[in-house]
Amino acid sequence: MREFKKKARILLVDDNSEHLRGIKELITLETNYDIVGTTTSANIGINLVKKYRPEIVIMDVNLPEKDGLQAIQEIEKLGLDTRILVLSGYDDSDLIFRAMKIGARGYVLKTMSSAQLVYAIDEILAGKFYLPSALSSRFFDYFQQSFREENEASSEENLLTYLTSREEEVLELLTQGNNYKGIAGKLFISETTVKTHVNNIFQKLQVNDRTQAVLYALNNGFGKKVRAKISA
Amino acid sequence: MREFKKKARILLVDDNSEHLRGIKELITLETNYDIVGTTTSANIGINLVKKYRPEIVIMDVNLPEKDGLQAIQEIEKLGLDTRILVLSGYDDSDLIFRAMKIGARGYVLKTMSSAQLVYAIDEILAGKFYLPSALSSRFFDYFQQSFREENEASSEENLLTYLTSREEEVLELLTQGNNYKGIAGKLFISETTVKTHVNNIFQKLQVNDRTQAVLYALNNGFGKKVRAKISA
DNA sequence: ATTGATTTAAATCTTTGGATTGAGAAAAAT
DNA sequence: ATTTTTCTCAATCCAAAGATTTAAATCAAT
Repeated sequence: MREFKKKARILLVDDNSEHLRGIKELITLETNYDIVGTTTSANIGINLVKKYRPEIVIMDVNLPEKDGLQAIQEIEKLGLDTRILVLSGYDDSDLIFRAMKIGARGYVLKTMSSAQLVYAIDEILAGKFYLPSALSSRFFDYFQQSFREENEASSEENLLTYLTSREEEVLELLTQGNNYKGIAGKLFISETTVKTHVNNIFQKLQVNDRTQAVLYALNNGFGKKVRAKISA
Repeated sequence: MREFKKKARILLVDDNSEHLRGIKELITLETNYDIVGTTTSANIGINLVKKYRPEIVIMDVNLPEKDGLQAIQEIEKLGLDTRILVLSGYDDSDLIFRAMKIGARGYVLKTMSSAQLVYAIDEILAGKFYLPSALSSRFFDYFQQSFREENEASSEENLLTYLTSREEEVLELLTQGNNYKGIAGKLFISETTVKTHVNNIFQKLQVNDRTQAVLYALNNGFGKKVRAKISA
């Protein structure tokens, strides 16, 4: 199977040089892929990506000098079609989630079998994403958890529903940082009218000032936008 | 294999009664699971969930009266350990994403093989999540896309980095809707000092008032919190 | 030791924001 | 047809916010 695939170039980044050698050997022996470089430094790794533009980077996430996640983000920022497979010693949900969030195409543990690593590489080369079953479950648990509060909150009574359409327009402009003059200008109404609307908004949202009104709006799904509360 | 599993109870919700019968027959013949009910109505389905508390609900998402997603959300709100497997005619990324977001444990297409449906049920009963490979890729593409803008934005020059630690504390309190007096009280400093800090914050963030400062903070990942911009 | 940044504070002044009352016109609902 | 919302506007009035200047104490760094 694998012998018939086109030669893909792979870059290895891992601070453990022993592990680095092990993986290099594994890939050289068991696959037809090219290892275009190996390094224990995230920064050197980023430069090697720029230089060789490998199809895949296998990246350890706990590196000494620079955080592996940060390195992933910088590689993603280059806008190449280099795909990143995270290799980690930790099956921490938050780590998995953050890695996938910033653009990793897969995440495997260092304790996995060599066959699984090769499978992950093949899947990613085929344009897919790869998470082992256990990590996939962790990811989705975390993913759903991060939306749980939000879903519950939005199911509560939302004071925004009491606003008239005009008041919604005014609030929309408030959430864009406009003052009375700005809103009046944009809606072609007088400043005092805007004041009236804003005061009515305060009443309905049970807040004391524009900042609180804006915060209420943003935290309660105003403008058909929903925001997830996810610790970074 | 399946014959040794404990009998799980399954509820089917699908507006197409032919399809309903087909799946019922499939599950009855090929598995050891119990079909505790079938219905073409989302509302009846929700009531059946309350009554029978099935291990799994297989739910069509395009129902006539009530939106399938809404039905999922209502079932999730019950807080039971009923798991939902979405059955859909559409492999739309947004639909998959939203279904998983609100609590679905799996998503399979109506065009799939019967073996795949049984596999999905088994995986979900085992506490896992199940997305077929193609849908998994769609999900992750959409997932990463929803964070893309945010990552790019936060990789720009972030004016928040110019703030001193004290200014960050003040800004934090501003983002909670406090006025000068409130901030002064919470930080045990005078109101005029708060004004000084706030004015410095305005300078550094290049804004004109507290609302704009708060908006800048929230949109630039202030307070180690990141907010995803995901259309609901 | 001296520079530079940070935190604290006050005084002053201008502008903006917020509360309240009253009221006319138009649109929607009953 | 007539209530009821909604949208509009004005005039106050007071409180809060924002701009500006000046300055002392603390702390970190060279």
